[in-house]
Amino acid sequence: MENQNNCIEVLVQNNSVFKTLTEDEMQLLSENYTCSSFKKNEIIFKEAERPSGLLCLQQGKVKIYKEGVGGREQIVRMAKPVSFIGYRALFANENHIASAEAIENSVVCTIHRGALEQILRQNPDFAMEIIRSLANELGFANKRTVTLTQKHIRGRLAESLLFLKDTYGMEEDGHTINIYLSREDIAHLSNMTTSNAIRTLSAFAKEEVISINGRRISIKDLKKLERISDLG
Amino acid sequence: MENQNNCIEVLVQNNSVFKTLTEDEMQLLSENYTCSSFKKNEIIFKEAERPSGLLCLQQGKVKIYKEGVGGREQIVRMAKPVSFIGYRALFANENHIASAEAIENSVVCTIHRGALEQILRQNPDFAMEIIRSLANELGFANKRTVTLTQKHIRGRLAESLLFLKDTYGMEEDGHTINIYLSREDIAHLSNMTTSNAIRTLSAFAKEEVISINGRRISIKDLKKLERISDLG
DNA sequence: GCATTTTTGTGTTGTTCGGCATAAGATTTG
DNA sequence: CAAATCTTATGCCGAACAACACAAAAATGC
Repeated sequence: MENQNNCIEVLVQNNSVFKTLTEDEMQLLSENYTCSSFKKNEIIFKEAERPSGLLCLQQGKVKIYKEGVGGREQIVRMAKPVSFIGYRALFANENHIASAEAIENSVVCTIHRGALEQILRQNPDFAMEIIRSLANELGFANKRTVTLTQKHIRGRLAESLLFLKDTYGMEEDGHTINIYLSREDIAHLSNMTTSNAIRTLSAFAKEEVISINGRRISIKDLKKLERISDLG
Repeated sequence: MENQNNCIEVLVQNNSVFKTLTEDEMQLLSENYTCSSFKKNEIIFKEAERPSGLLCLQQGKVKIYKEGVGGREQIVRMAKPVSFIGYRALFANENHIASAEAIENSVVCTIHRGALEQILRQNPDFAMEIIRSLANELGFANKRTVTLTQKHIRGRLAESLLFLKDTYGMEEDGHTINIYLSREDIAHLSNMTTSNAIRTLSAFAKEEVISINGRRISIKDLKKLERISDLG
């Protein structure tokens, strides 16, 4: 993790949340933020830590995960730029209940508490955006709870692959999912053991639903993958 | 479901969220709400419906659940008075992704969309309360995802009993959980089959961790119940 | 107050999936 | 570039739990 200077432009340009800000608020923001970069596999924050401010992922990819029974990891969210991370704890006035780790080299911008609160209080549009964002994430979490508990392994894995596709999109070739995860991370995302993630990915490849090239996963038969996911 | 007149006083007195409102806002609120009562087992709203306004549970107990694979039910939240229900969908500008059913005869107050938005925009304290509430619920949902997927049956059931105790409290005797659920609902809360809920409750009773009298469940050994929950 | 339906309770069987072992391949490090 | 470590891969076994069947008890409806 090392500091950088300027990323506020990126922040304002790319993320609709900040579109609602006035000139003055932008000025306030630009005087109250810090940018840091994290290498692949570096921890951005850990469970039980106090949130330092509003974190905004500018570049890179980040996994948000919780440690459960016996330290077993469950990924609860995957973040892409430009989006907030760790903001739940901040707004709930709690310590973090999950950890964040960079999947790729990433740039994170921290908006300091005081400035954030001031903007939040004087700009209702911005507050509404935060509300909408939390409400969306809560919907996602509830859907996830049901599918992770009820679907079988094949269904869970298929859903995870579709989720990764929707979150990070495809590469230029139009069918390779634009994120490279270890089998272990895929397992932690899908609530299964690494062995079973490997096994089931191989099965999907044999059935020509996907093709595998190391950590590159390409979707060969989207309809079939969706059917496996829906079936459970 | 039948209409009633006056419950705005209850709403304002008991719920800290509305403490932030000014006289004018109170006035606006009192001109823009409807109260309805629901009998036990009546549906308050269903998955895929459009939210009618901000619902506030005034009296009674309500379960919020999703239907998953093959119609299998998973309870995602239990609501007690005074608290909001169905507000996630409203704020996300989506249709409901869960259904709500009265566990007991209940009174629900609907605050109409327009008035809500107006108050939300002019009162930052109120907006902050909504943000905090959503952030809290999201934290709960994430914790739940991990425990429901990782804990074993005994751990899940123990956790559910502790959760019900924390949510609804005890009766005057100091050890009976103040909600009476069917074994089926307990199962749907704990992600297990009804058979296994019955079996495991019996086991807990035999071990003197709880005692059972029909749907009345009393906690006889809290420490032990917590240990079972923590162990997984 | 009797019949019907729902809820609770218990045993049996079968499937899914985790745990573990082992090994080959890939990547990192000194 | 060799050693060590991490990741991927595959097979086997056993435990956890769902599915099913059936019976008794309780609640509900006419």
